[in-house]
Amino acid sequence: MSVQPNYFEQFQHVDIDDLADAIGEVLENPITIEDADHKLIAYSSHGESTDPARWSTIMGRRVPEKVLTRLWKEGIFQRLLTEDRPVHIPAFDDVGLGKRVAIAIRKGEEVLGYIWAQEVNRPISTEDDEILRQAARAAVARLVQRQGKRKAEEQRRKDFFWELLLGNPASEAQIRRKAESLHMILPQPFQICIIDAPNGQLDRYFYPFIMREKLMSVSDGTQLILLMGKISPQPIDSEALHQSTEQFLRELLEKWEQRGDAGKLLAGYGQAYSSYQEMGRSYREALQVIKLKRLFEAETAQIYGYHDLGIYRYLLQLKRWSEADGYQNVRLQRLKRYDRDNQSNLLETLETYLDAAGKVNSTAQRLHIHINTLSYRLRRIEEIMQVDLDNQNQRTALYLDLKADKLGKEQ
Amino acid sequence: MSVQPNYFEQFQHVDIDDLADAIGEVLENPITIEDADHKLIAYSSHGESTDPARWSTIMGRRVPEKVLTRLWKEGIFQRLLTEDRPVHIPAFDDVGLGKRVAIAIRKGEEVLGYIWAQEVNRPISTEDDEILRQAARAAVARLVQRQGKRKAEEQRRKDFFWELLLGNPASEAQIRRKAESLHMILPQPFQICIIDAPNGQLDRYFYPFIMREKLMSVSDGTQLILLMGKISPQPIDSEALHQSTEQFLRELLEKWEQRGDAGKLLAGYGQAYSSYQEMGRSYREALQVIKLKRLFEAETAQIYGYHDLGIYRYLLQLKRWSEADGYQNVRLQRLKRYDRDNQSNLLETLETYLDAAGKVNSTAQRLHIHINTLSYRLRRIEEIMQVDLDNQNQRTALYLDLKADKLGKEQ
DNA sequence: CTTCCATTTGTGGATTTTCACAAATGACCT
DNA sequence: AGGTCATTTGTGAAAATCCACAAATGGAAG
Repeated sequence: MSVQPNYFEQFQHVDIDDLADAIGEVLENPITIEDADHKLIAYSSHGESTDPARWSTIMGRRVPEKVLTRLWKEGIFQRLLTEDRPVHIPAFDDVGLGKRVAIAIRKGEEVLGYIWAQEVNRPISTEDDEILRQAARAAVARLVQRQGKRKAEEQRRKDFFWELLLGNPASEAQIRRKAESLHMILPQPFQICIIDAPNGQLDRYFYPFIMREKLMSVSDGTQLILLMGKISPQPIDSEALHQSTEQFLRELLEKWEQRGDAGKLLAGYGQAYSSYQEMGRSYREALQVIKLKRLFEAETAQIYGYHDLGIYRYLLQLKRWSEADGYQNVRLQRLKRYDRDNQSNLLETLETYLDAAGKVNSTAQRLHIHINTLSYRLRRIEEIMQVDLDNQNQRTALYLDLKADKLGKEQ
Repeated sequence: MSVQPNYFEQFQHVDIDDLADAIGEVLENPITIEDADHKLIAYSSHGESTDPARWSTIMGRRVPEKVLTRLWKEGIFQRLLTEDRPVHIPAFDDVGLGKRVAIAIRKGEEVLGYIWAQEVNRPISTEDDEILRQAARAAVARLVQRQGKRKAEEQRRKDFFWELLLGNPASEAQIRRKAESLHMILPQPFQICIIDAPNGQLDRYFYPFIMREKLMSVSDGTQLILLMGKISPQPIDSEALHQSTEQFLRELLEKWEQRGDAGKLLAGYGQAYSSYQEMGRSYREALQVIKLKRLFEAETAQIYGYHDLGIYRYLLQLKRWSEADGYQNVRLQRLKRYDRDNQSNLLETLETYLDAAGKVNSTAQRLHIHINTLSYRLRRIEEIMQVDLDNQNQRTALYLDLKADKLGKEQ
């Protein structure tokens, strides 16, 4: 059975439930229409044959959480959000989800919602794809209308988020009230995460990830700022939050690597706080991480959290102090002079050794030299610098000055 | 042969050379009179029997350097400066010094010069002591006169030194001119060393040391400030200067320990500079060392030079910065909480381990625990703090935060 | 009282580090 | 060419570290 083009156009100005019924009649299967947040908008009323997933969706006026997470995990939503065509979905019996076909309702790039067609009375073939496409097109107008209000509120939410990020003259109670009035559920504890992409198109690319985590987000063009936190029944502690953020970033970066299109993706997050007055602080911390990851690319490659910055949290400041009072590490300069005079590279040896936390084996491996060569060089370094590498104080100061010195060159 | 009291009084207003002759006649031996700086003032003219040391002294109008250093080393001057009686000195043939007796010429506490009586024609016994005592008393007036001019200049030198220490609006050339006009030989390179004694009597105590090194010095009551440097023909480098200062302080502190009278002696020195405009800087650095030695008594016990401060150079500022920022090392706090909750002392274990530069053996010894206990504790620490002690960055940051945290408690 | 659990200490073997000594290399100087 | 010197690599033995497993201890909870 085929349908002439623009068949569903007649439903444009009718109730959206009627549109669902019309699609259902054509495809001879139960239909569900949801918005972008998976809230139920409409469903076809004919026929009782349905699966637990659809049943729960209708009863709860929203797609059940476990079904959603399953679909995210299977990559279904990723496809729906990026592909224009209907997506054919196998059954996932463990979450009560029967076989079905879905298509995103989009206006331009933006996804407004989804149409779900269950395959229960008859299979839905690729020949039906065009029908779903037309149905999606017909649904746009209604969803746009609906979206209008939500968008306005969303904009106000984002403005509020920026307010929290940039300044914080408001009291904790005021913040809570305003959040409530905007239907915004603030997680506790939370942390700010920044994703910095070289090209400007980060919004579209990361949309699936953000959707999946239902994160509050704003973007200033090059940086995407996320409010990380879990709005789960049982509250999680900061440690767990850190780990979940790490996990999130790992997946995101992995995906980015797979694309491998262009440039380096930088990401960082601030510490976890429970008071919303500290959102600005977490934001500034995340910014600091991004800044330091640019300055110490190799050293901070595995670092994303402000609390994991270690000495790099201090280095800029240390460098500034040292410059302000004209301090120079004389020993370091002696070594550098020696390197210059003898075309050697003891500085690199020293740095590698310190980076390796004094493990001679791994140092030698990294430098591709014999272990005895390393030990000889270290002895020379101790002689030239008049330093005792077994003295933790001297060693630490050396490590700091060395890294700070590197910074000078790179700036 | 004995002499009536005040025998030498008649020589009070006569030429000091006549006094020397008179003493020589009474003791039947060659006499030499020197000022506090060992410059020759007078000598008896009878009899040719003398030793190379006296001969050189008369010819050079000053006691030869090698004789002086030998006498300092043997502790002769130390005795002369502290004892009121004549000191009987054995022969030191290797520097051409025959057997002799010497006495300090003093006015109150201050030593103005020395009378030397060689023992060549007849031995000088303790019975002659009174003669020398009287002779010394008779010499005072002449030396005071002589000293008058020198003291005035010395005072102007000290004023100039303070000027250099505290401010430096003058140009290098101006400084040199003024130093020259005050007959002051400025060493190059130099460094400022401060000795801080709890009681006020440091001047007298350290006088021998300062005299020996011929150092420029001023005191502000509790602190003795020294200009360290060698005015040797061939210039020495900063490295050698550091070592000589270390050596100087080691000896001085050892002497102080031996006395063991009261309180702790603090000493520190700034970096070596060649430009006199930087004298203030070296002074401030030395002050900083003293300050930090008070704050980190155990940790900086072996540190005297500013260039050896290591992380302690940063720590105060770092601490202040972190506080201003409201930063807290969450991991450290977790460990402290654990210690509180379980009456354990993992923090001490961690600190000792870090101080020992990660050597398990010496850590276990210092803590008096089995090495496996240590390894177990370290594993627990890594678990509790969620830290990787093999990661140099984390480890260093931990070390810094831990020491800074300690500071907080002590202040 | 027993049981549980964190902690401490002991044992033994694999691995790594440290150190001393020797030989080879190669740059630089005479 | 020969010699000097810093550097690299090799060998081997002693010392230190790491790791897994087991047993003892001792306090807290049931």
